[in-house]
Amino acid sequence: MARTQPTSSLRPTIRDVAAQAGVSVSSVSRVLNREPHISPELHARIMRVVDRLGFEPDSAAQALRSRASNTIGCMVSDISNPLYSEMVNAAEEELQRAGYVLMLGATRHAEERETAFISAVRRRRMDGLLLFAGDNTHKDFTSALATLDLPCVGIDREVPGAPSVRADHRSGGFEVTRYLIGLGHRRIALLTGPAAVLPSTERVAGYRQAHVEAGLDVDLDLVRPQVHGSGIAFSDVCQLLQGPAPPTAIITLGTHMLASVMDALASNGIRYPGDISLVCIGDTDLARHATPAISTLTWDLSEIGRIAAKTLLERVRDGDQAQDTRPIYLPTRFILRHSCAEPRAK
Amino acid sequence: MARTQPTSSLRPTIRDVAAQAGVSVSSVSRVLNREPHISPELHARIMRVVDRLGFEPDSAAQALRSRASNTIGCMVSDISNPLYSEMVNAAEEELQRAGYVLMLGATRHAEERETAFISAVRRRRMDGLLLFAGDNTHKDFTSALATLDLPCVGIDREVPGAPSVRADHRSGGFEVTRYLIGLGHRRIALLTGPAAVLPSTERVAGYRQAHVEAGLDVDLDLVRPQVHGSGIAFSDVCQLLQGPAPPTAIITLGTHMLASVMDALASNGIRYPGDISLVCIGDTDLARHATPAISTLTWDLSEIGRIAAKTLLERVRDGDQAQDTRPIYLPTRFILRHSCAEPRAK
DNA sequence: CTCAATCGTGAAAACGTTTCCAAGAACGGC
DNA sequence: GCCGTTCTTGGAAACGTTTTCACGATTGAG
Repeated sequence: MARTQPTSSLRPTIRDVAAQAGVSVSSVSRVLNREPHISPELHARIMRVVDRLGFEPDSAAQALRSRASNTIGCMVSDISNPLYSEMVNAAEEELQRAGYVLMLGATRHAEERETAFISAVRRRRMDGLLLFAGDNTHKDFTSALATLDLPCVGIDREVPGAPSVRADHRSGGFEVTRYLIGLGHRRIALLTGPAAVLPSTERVAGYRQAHVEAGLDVDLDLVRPQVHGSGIAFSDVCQLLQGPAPPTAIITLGTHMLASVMDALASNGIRYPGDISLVCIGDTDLARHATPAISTLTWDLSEIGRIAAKTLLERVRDGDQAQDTRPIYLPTRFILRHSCAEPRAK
Repeated sequence: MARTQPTSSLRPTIRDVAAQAGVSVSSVSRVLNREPHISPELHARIMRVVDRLGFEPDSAAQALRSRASNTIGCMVSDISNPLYSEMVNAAEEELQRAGYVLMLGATRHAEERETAFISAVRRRRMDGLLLFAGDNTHKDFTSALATLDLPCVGIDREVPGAPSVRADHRSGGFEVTRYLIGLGHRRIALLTGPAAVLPSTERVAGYRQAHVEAGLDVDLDLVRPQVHGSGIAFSDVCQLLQGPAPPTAIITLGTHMLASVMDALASNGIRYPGDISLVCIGDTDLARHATPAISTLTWDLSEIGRIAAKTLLERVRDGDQAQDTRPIYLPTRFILRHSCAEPRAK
C-alpha cells in the first residue's frame, strides 16, 4: 500500500490494478499483453480487477516505452475526392479490425504539408504509412520519406523500397483508347490528373501505346493534364472544341471533371455520342445516370484500400523481413454504355 | 558529458540537445515551448543546436507528461459518403492549420465501433472530439460519451453538454415541402436517412410542419427512412409507385439514394417532371447534370466542417470555460431546376 | 538424487518529455 | 547599501507503461 492513493476519481493506472490485486505491476502488464508463463489464477485475479476498475492502459505511456503506437498514418491529397474516400474507407475498416487507428493527413497537393505530415508521423511514432497518389516530383518530400525508415505502402503511387497497390491504369488507358481508335477515331482528347501523378502517367502511357500499335501519331495537344481542384477542364475542352482540329472523342476523369466536360459540351452545342464520343474514368452516379449513360473505365476501389491496409499490416508485424516490394496490380474493367459512336464523316 | 552517448544514428532527444548546447534539459524544453523569461542568447544557442540536430520532440513523451496529445478524434459513420467527406476535409484543414492531427474513426453505424472509438479517444488522451451525425438511440455510446469529459462538437448531431453545428434541415424540409404543396402536390414521398439520425428527424419535422400549415394530413406511409448502404430506396420507390395511391412527388437524399430513385422511376416507365416531381437533398454532380436537372436543397458543407473545427479548438483551448452549448445553424438553400411540375390532373 | 533448464513472479530501470523547486543574479525602491 | 521582487537557469521528480534482471520454485534428464 506504499503509494496507492485512494485511487480518487481519476483514471486508474496499472499501479492501482496491481495494488488492488495484490500483485506486482509487471504481472499486470504481462497479463494484459498476453505473455506466456502466467498462472491461470494470477490471470483471473488480475482480469477481475481490471474489469472492475475499467482499467484502460494509457497509449502515450505504451508508445513511449514500447515504441509502437498502434497508429497508421494515411497521407492523401484530398479526402473529399470520392475515389480516395472510398479507398480510405476500406483501408480504415481493415486497420480498425486489427486494432489500429488511422491518422489522416490531407495534403491538398502542397509539398510543405507533405513534409509536415512526415514529421508528424515520426514524432508520433506511427507504425506505418499509407501513401496515396501524389506528385512524385516533390524532392523534399521524397528525401524526408527516405529518412523515415518505416513500413509504407503506396496506393496508386510508387514508393521507393515499398510495395504499392495500384489499378492497372496503363492497361485501362490502352483499352479505352484502342476501343475508340477501333471505332474510327483519330483525334482523341485525354483529360486526366496532373502529369506527375502515377495514374495519369500510366494512363497516358497506355494511350500512347494504343496509338503506336495502331500506327498513329499522338498529338500532344490533345493530352491535357489537369491541375487539381480548378475547374480548368471546362476551358480546356472549349479551347479544344473551338480549335482548328477538334477531337472526335474525349476521355476524361469521372470525378468532378466529367461534369465540367459535360458543361463545356453543352455550352458549345455539342452532343454525345452524335457529335463526339465520351468515355470517363472512374465510375460515378453521374456516368451511370447521365443521358445517354457514359461508358466508363472502372476498378475496385475498396479492394485496393483493403489490400493496401493488409499489406501494410503484414509489413508492420514482420518488421523488416518482408522485402517483397513488387507492385500489386488490380485490373480495370471497361463498361460499355451509350456515349460513343463512330466519328462523324468529315 | 555524463550520459550523452555519441548520439549515434538514433533520433536525438532533448538530452542530446541540452548536452550539445551545454545547457540544462529544462532550458531546452522552455525554449521549445516558448516560455517567457528566456535570454536571447540562450534561445539562439539552443535553437542552433535544435536545427543542426534536426531535433523533433517525441509526442508520446509529451502526451504522457503534459496530458495533451494535439490530436482530435473524428467519429463519422461513413467517410466515403461525399456529404461527410467534404465536411471532414474542411475540418481537417482547419485542425491541421492549428497544429492538430485528425484521428479518423469510421463506425459504419455499429454501436460497438462507436464505443470502441470512445475508448481509443480516452486511452490516447485525445484533446477533443468531432462527432458526426449518427444514431442518437445508442444508449451505451451515449453513456460512454458522457463519462468522457472532453471537449466535443456535434456535427448535424445533438451532443449533451456540447455545442453542435448543423444545417437547418428542418427549414429545408419545410421549404421544399411547401414548394411542392404550392405546386398542387398532395401526396409527397420523403426518402431520407434512418429516423434516429438528426438531419432526418428534422427534415421530417419540417415536412410535417409544411403539411400542417397547409391544412393537410400526413400519410406516414409516404415517409420512408432508409437503412444505410442498402439499395433499399429502389424497392421502396417501386412499392410506392405500384401502390394504390402513388405519390405525385418525391423528395430524396441526393447521395446514392437519388440514383436508386432514378432507376426505380425508369424501370417503372415513369418520367420526371411529367409523371412525377423530384427534389433531392444535397447537391451532387448527378443532380446538376441529370436531364432534366434536378431541383436541390443544398447547404455549405465545407463551412460546417470549418466552423465545427474552429468551435472545437476554442473549447480545447479555453478548457472548461466555454459553456455556450447553443447549436449553430447554417441555412439551406433551395436551387430550382427542372424536375418539378404541377401534378397531373387525375 | 543432483544439476541444469524452465516457470512464475517481483523490483527497478528505462522511455523522453514537462513541471516543480530551488537558487543565484539582477533590479528597483527606499 | 539593504532587502524584497522579478529574471534566468539548473536539478530532479514526475507521467504510466514495458522490459530487463534477478531469484526462488518446479521440472526433467541422467
